[in-house]
Amino acid sequence: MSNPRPTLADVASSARVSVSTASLAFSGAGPIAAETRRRVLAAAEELGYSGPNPLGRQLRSGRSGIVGVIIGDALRRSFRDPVSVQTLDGLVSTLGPLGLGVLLVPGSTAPGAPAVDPLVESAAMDVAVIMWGGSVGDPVLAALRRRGTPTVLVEGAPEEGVAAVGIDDRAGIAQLGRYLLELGHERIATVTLAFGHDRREGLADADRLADIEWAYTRRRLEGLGDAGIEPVAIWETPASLVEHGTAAGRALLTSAEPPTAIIAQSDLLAAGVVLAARELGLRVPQDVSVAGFDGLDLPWLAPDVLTSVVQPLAEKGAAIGHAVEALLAGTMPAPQLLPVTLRPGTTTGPPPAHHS
Amino acid sequence: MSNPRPTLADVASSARVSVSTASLAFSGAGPIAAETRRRVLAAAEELGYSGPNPLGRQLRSGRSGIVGVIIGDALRRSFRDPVSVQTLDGLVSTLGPLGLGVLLVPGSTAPGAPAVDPLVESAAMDVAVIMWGGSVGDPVLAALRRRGTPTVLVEGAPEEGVAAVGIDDRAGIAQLGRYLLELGHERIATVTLAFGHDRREGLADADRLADIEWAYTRRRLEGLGDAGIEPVAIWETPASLVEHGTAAGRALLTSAEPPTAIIAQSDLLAAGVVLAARELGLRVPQDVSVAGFDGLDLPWLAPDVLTSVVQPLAEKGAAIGHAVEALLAGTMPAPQLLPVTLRPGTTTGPPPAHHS
DNA sequence: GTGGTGTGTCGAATCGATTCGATACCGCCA
DNA sequence: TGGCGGTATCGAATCGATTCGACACACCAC
Repeated sequence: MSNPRPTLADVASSARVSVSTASLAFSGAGPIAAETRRRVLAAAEELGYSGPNPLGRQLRSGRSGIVGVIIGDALRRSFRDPVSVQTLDGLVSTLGPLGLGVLLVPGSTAPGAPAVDPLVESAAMDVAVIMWGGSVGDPVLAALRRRGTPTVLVEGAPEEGVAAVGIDDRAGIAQLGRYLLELGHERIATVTLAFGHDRREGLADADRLADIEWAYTRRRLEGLGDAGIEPVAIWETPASLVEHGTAAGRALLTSAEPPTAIIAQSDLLAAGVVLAARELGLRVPQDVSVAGFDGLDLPWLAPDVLTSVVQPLAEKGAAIGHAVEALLAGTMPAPQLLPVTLRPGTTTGPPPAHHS
Repeated sequence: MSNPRPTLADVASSARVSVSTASLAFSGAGPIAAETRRRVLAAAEELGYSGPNPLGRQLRSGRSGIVGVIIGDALRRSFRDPVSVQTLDGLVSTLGPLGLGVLLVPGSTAPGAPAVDPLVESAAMDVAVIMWGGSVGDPVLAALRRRGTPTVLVEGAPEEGVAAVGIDDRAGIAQLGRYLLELGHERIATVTLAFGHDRREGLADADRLADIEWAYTRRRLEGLGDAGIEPVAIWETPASLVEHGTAAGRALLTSAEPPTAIIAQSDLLAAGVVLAARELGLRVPQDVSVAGFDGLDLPWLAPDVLTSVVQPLAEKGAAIGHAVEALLAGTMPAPQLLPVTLRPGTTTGPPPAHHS
């Protein structure tokens, strides 16, 4: 009864046509008489045949229709971050209509381990997207190169033979920095994203600053320099999460000479800093200014609205999608650097008077 | 130079062995002389051959190693919800070690449209997981049935021939309801998840209550009934998001006879209600009690800790993973109903005295 | 010396489709 | 009536691997 699923050959013989004709009936690629087509479809219906087996089709065409998205080491970490999620959403929305599916691929197996997830080595994918720009000598990128899988690198450092999409975060941070300088701030601290795989938490010293693995973390610190800001303190966090921002805020705001402004490298971190300030009885922005990055909508921070640098997340996802499309067409798309815009909110203002 | 990628046949002829022997060298399934194996691998290295093409392998084995996860209509909606994300994380963690990849599949193409995303019809997947239990007569489920794809239904209504995994939310809500009754509450309102695809927002009347599409939404309302609670108001929200909770809170708490306790069917909604209460100058829990569902960790709600029903998200993901594994092995796993536990927090207390 | 056991290698079939080139048939026009 | 063009169909090759059965050879024991 429920024998092995029927194949195109079964349908063909049942409809008394050849396999090639039956194939035509489904794909529509080629001339076929309406009557023949009807007969084939009827036979298919009869046998419970539900369309050509994708595996056979894929082998023939050499295409799987799958885009592998390599997310950070831990899925949880990536997905608790609205930035990844919204970008991914934009990507899926662009890829869907092209008939492409998104395969989630963990990066490395264990956190910090140099090993690469087996899926990177062996999953069928036409194109790969590395969501958080690999560090230099990224083993994942190396593996993809070896396999010859065309790759899109998001927010990474430019790399030969790899498509690049990212936002102009360096310029955005610089713009934000200048905004704070104009307000009169002189003691500015920053809360940064992880420097590398080890994901340490705490103040970063010179040693630590010397080797930052993640390209985007470095770029953003350089953005501060572009604005002429020498941070009075740099606090490194293991991930972009509210609780880490709170920890950073507590530490920075209770230090001997607290900053008058804090630039957090993500909105979640900034929100954490605001919460820490509230908890310490400090008024924002009268006692301390706080700014973030990403331009997320954080309704629970009400009545405050974060001063932030807005990045176009959906557009970024779409841009990645177009890069994928180009790679599939066999061309190397030009690197994309999407613009960001400063969004002043209620969390920044002039520094307290007794500090000037 | 960079001709079409080399195939196993190329490697074999270069190493002067047969294709079958070359295959053995890679798969290790069968006896092979160490020396031969070395020669084959050397030839592969030489030619830049990076392991067997997954497409060929898949066709032969009939397996793609891919688990399709059908997420709600919009990826964004699903993923802004930490519950989905953490469950997905648990699932990926379980599937990864089995060598299985997760393919994200949008449900229906357009919101509210009856059409099914083409990927559901044609993507190569060994098993499908429907993340938010389909409604009755779900076209996605029908399509999967037709294709003969084994399916796991999460939080759905029991269905013939489909594996089921879910939490015991009905019992959890009942337990929470009794807890509030014991505290002395008599006027209890509830904020519920969407009733169906149309995603209306506002008070639900009898008509509306008559046909609830989503099985889990219905179960939770029944849980209230089990506790003997007849809600004084039922507010329906389009999605489980903080802002919808806030809107619900504002409406319920400014009504003529406001409830003394509000049970929200998710923590995000509950958090929104708490924020609305704060905004209206009401103290929680002195003026109004608020409880949620899910047991999320919401650091930004500090100093409040939500009273909530904790569901084991990672375990749920793992349970789905095991169901998938069972289906792949050809057996139908028994339905799983994971237990939940009440976690009293700081947002519930006795009702205000002048109401008793 | 013969039979049996194992090991290593190979050829050919197979998985399920797509697609190219060949063929058959029809009608139309010169 | 012969030739030409177009349509519909078919047969066979192809995609890149896995796997089964056959075969060759060496070694050991009787």
